[in-house]
Amino acid sequence: MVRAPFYDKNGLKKGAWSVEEDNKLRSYIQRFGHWNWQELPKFAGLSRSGKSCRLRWLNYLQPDVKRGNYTEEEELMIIKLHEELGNKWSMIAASLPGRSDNDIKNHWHAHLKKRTKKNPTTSKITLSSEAYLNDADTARKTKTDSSVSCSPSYQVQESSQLPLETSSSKFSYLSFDNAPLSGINWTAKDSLATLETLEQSFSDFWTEPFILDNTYIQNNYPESLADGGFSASQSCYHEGVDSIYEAMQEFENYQKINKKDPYLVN
DNA sequence: AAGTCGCACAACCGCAATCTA
DNA sequence: ATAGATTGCGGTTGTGCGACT
Repeated sequence: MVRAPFYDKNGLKKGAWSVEEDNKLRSYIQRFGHWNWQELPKFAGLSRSGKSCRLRWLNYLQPDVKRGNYTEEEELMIIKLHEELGNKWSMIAASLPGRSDNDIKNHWHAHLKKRTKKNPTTSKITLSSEAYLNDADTARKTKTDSSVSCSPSYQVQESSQLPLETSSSKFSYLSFDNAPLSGINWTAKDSLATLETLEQSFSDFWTEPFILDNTYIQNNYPESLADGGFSASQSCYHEGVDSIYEAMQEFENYQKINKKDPYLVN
């Protein structure tokens, strides 16, 4: 279904994402956010372009992202919004919590476009119009609705309360309860006990399953991070933490090159 | 059973918009 | 003001898979 993985002439990996890559990207963003998509793959240990990482995150890995099984309400909403907005998929996606613009776009081309050709007067749409579905779609729904379906009770949200950060360039940051590094601004003076926990945390870094709190903190991240501040202990990690240690050092170099204080802490 | 076709969707690409120095 | 870097968006492509012949 997806392109076979391969490396382009620049050494960047393309094509289907592996589970390992997904885990790396997910873990990295959950811990550090996406402070810079261009640089992120380097620190996350991925041979991908920033663009590719961004797309993968937004369309597939992001918490709360819904996949497949469009409800009738969602489909009708897409049709209606498309009639109003045209191919403004990101704007349409903003009104459908959990749906990415790419997903909606695909769904439109796969299903809804045909439907609207048959039924061009979408202004007559009502949210209970079962008859609006043609036979093929009804059959498809019967087939797919056996699995998880999302709530039919969503409402179109005002633009001031967009559901997900699908289109923001702002730094995002995630919080989670079980990670001692969650604040990032910890320093070398932190206790040994904390370091022990850290080692465990780091050793799980790449392989840790998706167990973290999905809470998305928007516009509430530490200011030092927003400014590029990045404080990390320089003390000793061993073995399983080498990669993250190297990544952090690389990050510091990056900050130095960019004339920013890597130890900037609020 | 084998070949063909169409669907579904992940992922890529190019360009525009925005940001930053 | 401007140029380069980065991000976001929309169009398009590639391919696995099921249905059909």
